[in-house]
Amino acid sequence: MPELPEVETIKLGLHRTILNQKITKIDILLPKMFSGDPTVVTNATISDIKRRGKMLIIDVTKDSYLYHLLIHLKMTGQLIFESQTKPGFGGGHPVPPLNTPLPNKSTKIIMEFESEDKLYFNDLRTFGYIKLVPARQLHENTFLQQIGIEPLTPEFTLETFAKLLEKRPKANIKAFLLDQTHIAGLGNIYTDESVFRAGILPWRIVSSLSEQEILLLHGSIKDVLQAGIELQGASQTSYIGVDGKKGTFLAQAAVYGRANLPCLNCGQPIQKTKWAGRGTHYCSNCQK
DNA sequence: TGCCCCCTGCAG
DNA sequence: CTGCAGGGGGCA
Repeated sequence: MPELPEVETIKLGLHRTILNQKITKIDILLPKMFSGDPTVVTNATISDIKRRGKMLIIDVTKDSYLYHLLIHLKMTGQLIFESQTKPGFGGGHPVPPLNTPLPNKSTKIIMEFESEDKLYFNDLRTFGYIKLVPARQLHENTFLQQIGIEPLTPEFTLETFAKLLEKRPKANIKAFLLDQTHIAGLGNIYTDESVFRAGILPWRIVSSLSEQEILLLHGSIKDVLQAGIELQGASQTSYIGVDGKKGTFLAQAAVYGRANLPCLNCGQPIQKTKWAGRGTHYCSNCQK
């Protein structure tokens, strides 16, 4: 699923399309994917769109009360905007790269706006969700409670990163980076890319990292995520933006999805194995 | 900290 | 047909 750069791209897309729009209707086609009182959403207005790690937070205001729509896309969630009037957003026509009009088989929740624009929440594997919570109950959300630092903020300094690592000296670096309670937003793709760029093998034990390696890794995490955002995300299988377009980060990826292909740095074949429960790509020559 | 699980579809 | 896929919750 979408990792930080994909969710950030969607957030920016939603800013351009649904901010300040009034919701007139919500259709929940798969009840398990929505929790909370859906009647609250009707006639509410989108007042802000934010991101925390891989979680999207859409503020909706109704009768001067504030609520949050917590949206997690998990592995295959998509948010696709469709407009009859705004150019470049479908309008009853198939949105590339989809080859069927919306709604399609994966569509699970549909939001309609006063403008007659629509937002489709598609999710093939149905792991994603929308949770509606009143503002005063936001702090009760355990996922948001436990989530770690935002890696693209000024607070994510080298010193902060080093201190986080000190708290889990025995973990391997891949599992550490995937753990959302330490750093928010890294997933399988950007983790593999980050450790590659830093020249570190994914199963290295945290306490074995040198100061120089920590410095390199800190920089590569930020660089990789920033590149992901600039290229509008990584479209391995199902990720698309609000405009229906794929991201192009994977064309630039050094290891992810490149098993058996020559390393861009040294030419040796990229290896793929399983680590921390996930497919893990690396170069046994460039990473130590 | 490491598995199994939630699902569906597609590559090998 | 089996295994695998951008996640993460729940369970030893």
